Amino acid sequence: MSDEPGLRERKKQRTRQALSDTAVELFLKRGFDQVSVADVAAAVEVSKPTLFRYFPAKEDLVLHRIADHQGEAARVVSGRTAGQSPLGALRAHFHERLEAHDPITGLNDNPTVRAFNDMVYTTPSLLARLVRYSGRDEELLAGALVEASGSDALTAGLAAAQIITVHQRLARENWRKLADGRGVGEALPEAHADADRAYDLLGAGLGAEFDR
Amino acid sequence: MSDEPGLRERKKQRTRQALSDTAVELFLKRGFDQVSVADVAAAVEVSKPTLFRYFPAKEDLVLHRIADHQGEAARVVSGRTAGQSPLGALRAHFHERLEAHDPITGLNDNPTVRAFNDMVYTTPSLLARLVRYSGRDEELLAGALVEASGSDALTAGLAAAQIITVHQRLARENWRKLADGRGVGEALPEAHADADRAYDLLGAGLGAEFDR
DNA sequence: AATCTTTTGTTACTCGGTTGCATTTTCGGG
DNA sequence: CCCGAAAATGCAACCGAGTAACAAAAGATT
Repeated sequence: MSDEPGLRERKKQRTRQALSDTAVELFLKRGFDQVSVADVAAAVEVSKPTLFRYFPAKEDLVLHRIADHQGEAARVVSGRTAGQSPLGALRAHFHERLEAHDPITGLNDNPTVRAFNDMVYTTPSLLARLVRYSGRDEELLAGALVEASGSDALTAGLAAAQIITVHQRLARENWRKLADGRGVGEALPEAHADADRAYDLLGAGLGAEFDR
Repeated sequence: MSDEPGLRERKKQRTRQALSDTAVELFLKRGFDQVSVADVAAAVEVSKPTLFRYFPAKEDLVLHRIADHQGEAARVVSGRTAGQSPLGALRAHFHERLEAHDPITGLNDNPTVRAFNDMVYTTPSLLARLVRYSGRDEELLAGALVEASGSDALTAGLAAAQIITVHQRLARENWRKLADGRGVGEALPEAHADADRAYDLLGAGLGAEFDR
């Protein structure tokens, strides 16, 4: 039973891709707020309602790529190797993503990726929408943490919130390094150090610094 | 030099107040999304552009009250009594707010306050806007923490992010307790315990639970 | 009272997003 | 191969948030 996608499904995928690609291209060229959804629809030769049947909001034309990463933290925890702690697995994974120059770490100097990150981090409506995605991410991670360590829901929830928050700060920090004109060669070691600092803090708490 | 506000200024304050009050009243009665800004403007007998001269967005008709609390965490740290740690001051302050049934803690069973919180926590656009306010709060707290403990910007930024995040979770948790039908009498002790748990975790880190 | 400045109302517009309905396109079975 | 159901699209009109331009009104100043 080969389940070929079928013509209809293939066309849909192509339209979806065309919409997202064209949109991002236009947004990067002229700015997110300077391009209307009608412009995007016209460029793809599709009607406005059709565009919204594919993407529920203008922001999603940009963010669905990031949204695809959803649940990554939870998966890392669930899929960690035996004997590894949840926090250890997350730390290791973050270093890996950094080393791979994964765009979501903010550390990638491909011009297009950089422009993309600039756009996301400087456009309020995109940032706002991004937060909603993180909310889901947080829930999933909380679930994985309960599973992994048997802690109560509140503790796991608090931990998940802190971890996701820290990831966001780190990514933003990395983006800022590049935005300030530093090169990846210079920024990467700093980013690793920052990540270690952040995870040390997560693990050992704020007490040593802020409770004496 | 008595600097009386002057008629103009007084009128402006009154209009602003009327807009906010009327808006909240209508929103609570019929739902945030079921009331248009035109409705609010009409009810106050003011034109739509005038409304937007007072509040930059519909959401701010609701949130400006919360926004007025902005920088509270930073102030608590800056204004802590001698010999008190930043974290200790914040913890104590949170318990105080809880005891005072401050609406921002989520724990208040006045029907209007409850309806207000229900609205804020269940309306995505309000939630999104709230996040932006917290962002500012976070920056301010980070600044205060640098001042207070001489830590570097990254550490202070991470700490501030974690603290603000935890406050949000606690408030949301408290709101949920009430939303689930529990009374304040029952929920308050739990809320204190939750807060202690959260601050213990903040101080001592996630290591003990998630790094073994 | 005359004037200057700030605030307001009116009208009209842009843009994101939705709705209803007719039309086209794909799929599936005979 | 054809025909009908189901899905996807287009069209046109609409709603609500927010803004721009400009004229009218009201408070402040001398």
